[in-house]
Amino acid sequence: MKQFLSITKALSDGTRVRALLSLREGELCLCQIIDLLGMAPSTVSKHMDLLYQAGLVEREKKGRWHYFRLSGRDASPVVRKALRWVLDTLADEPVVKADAKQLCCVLKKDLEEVSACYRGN
Amino acid sequence: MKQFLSITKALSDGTRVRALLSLREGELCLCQIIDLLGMAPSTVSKHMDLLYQAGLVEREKKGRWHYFRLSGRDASPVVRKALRWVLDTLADEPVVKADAKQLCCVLKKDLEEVSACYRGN
DNA sequence: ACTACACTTCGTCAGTTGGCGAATTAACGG
DNA sequence: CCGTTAATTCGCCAACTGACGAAGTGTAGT
Repeated sequence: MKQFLSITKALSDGTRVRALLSLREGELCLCQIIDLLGMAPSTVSKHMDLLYQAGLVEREKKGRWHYFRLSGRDASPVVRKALRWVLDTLADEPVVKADAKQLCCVLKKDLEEVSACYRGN
Repeated sequence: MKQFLSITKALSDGTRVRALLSLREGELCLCQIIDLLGMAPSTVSKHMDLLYQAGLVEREKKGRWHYFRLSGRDASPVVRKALRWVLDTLADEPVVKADAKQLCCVLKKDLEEVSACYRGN
């Protein structure tokens, strides 16, 4: 029940769901998600931590970048079913599509340029 | 997205999830759910309304009793998948099993006796 | 009509949540 | 070792949530 509730709570906020779905095409580092969402680093960091605590995403530290990706084969069945449900349900959602489009721009950027999110761009 | 979030929010509270799962075996009227959960009528009423707004349960008024049951065939695919996920995930959960057992006692009671929940039993 | 009962609505209150900026930690690049 | 950058932690605040009891609504039985 505890695990179940941590998943549903993680999924009960629009911003977190957007962040989660931004990982559909592959891993992203936090600063790219920050850039995509246009929110304060501390806020996004907390959101990603909640998704991580719920087991919905995996994290990997590469140097000073922290990468996130959707949980895969080694995730628990509960998580895998939840992810399938979410991805399946929201694939055609306008906000999600818009984010996917915006994500392309983010990915084209130099990492230096992306990091402008720390200087209030 | 709005519908999705109304579902995840409805599922992000333990009490609501217990109430939802108490309907696995069939419909119950509010006073029976109140008795099962041991909470104030106003509280349970609000919880059930949230589940209803999310589309997870159907309600039917029979005289002065308001019956609830899990949403069925005519529910949207999102809801049906969510329900399958929840039922599948929490079937073996201790709290849920305990509630199922307790529910038998509640069902054996006379409706008059059940309504004692309104007088602080 | 009157009472009893099932439920909802309203107001209140404590606890949680989501947002931010400032300060802190960690890692690379001179 | 020093500055810069990526991320986290902390403290704060407004908004929301879940709980309750009291009061209101509607239906059934007498």
